Amino acid sequence: MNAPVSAPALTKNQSLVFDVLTRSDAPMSAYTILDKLRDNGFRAPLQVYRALDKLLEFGMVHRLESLNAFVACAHPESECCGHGHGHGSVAFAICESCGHVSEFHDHEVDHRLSDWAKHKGFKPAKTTIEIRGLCSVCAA
Amino acid sequence: MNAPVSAPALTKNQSLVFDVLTRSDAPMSAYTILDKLRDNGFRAPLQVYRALDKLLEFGMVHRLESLNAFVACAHPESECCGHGHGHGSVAFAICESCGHVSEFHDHEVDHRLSDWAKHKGFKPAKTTIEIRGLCSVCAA
DNA sequence: CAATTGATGTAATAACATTACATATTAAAA
DNA sequence: TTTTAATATGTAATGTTATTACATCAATTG
Ligand SMILES: [Zn+2]
Ligand SMILES: [Zn+2]
Ligand SMILES: [Zn+2]
Ligand SMILES: [Zn+2]
Repeated sequence: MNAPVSAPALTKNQSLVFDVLTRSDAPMSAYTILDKLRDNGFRAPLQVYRALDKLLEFGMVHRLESLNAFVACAHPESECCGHGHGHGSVAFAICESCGHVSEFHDHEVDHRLSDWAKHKGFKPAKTTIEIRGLCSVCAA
Repeated sequence: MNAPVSAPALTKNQSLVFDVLTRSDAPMSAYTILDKLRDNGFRAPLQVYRALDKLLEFGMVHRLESLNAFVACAHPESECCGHGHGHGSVAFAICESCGHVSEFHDHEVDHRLSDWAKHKGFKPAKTTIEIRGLCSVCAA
């Protein structure tokens, strides 16, 4: 069986974490999420990390490796490659000034990397593509 | 002035850190490097981080964001794009079984990401591309 | 020599993440 | 429906990664 295509029923903690991330306009660290959820009964980092693990598994949240932070999936609903939520690989442009993150998918990039892997006999499990820089607003 | 193209003179600490990384066949965390250099008088993380900062600036070392670890530059000396050490963007294939890392440059990937950025008015500062998976040996 | 600059040493603390263990809830099986 | 297994949760402690703050030392330069 594959990853769920439509949103699975979330537990209470998963919903709380997902809602906080969805409302944020910038990536959030696990500890920032924790602070936002103190009033909802969150007390320990593990409550956040456990929820995040599931949301990552569901493809509803992404981890930004270069920031140690998390964002709600904002994958444009182009059904390219049949990716709904369980999309293949995705790239992020991260503004170092305002924190805004753009999520996008580039078919050609994906294929180039896949081809390299196939040629080398490397079996990809997960690909990270992150561009740090200045968004159009902040660069102006 | 641009990043130095030939290796600048390294300080003692920078040399020690670089040598340890060069000898390693897998990425090392800053604290692992620290432990390897205890006998050379290293006592505190900052000694490692300061050396790493310079080596990163010189383009002699790369940081693997998805591992929080560092590798000596192993950029194949293809002079594509005129990249010597101060190369543009580079990609890594990281084996999750044996730890081996392959560093490579894909011109086409670079251009696709640059084009996306240009189209969006995004000014890239640094690009991270990391493929986690199994190398040909471990996948066999 | 004074002043600046860059490198170093050390301690303390901050930020990010996991392990271990106990308890509760839910869903499937008997 | 009772038993059992699986999943979710609560809490504390600890482990790992990175930075701040401050003092010292060495080389350069005016
Ligand atoms: Zn997404
Ligand atoms: Zn911005
Ligand atoms: Zn390199
Ligand atoms: Zn391997």
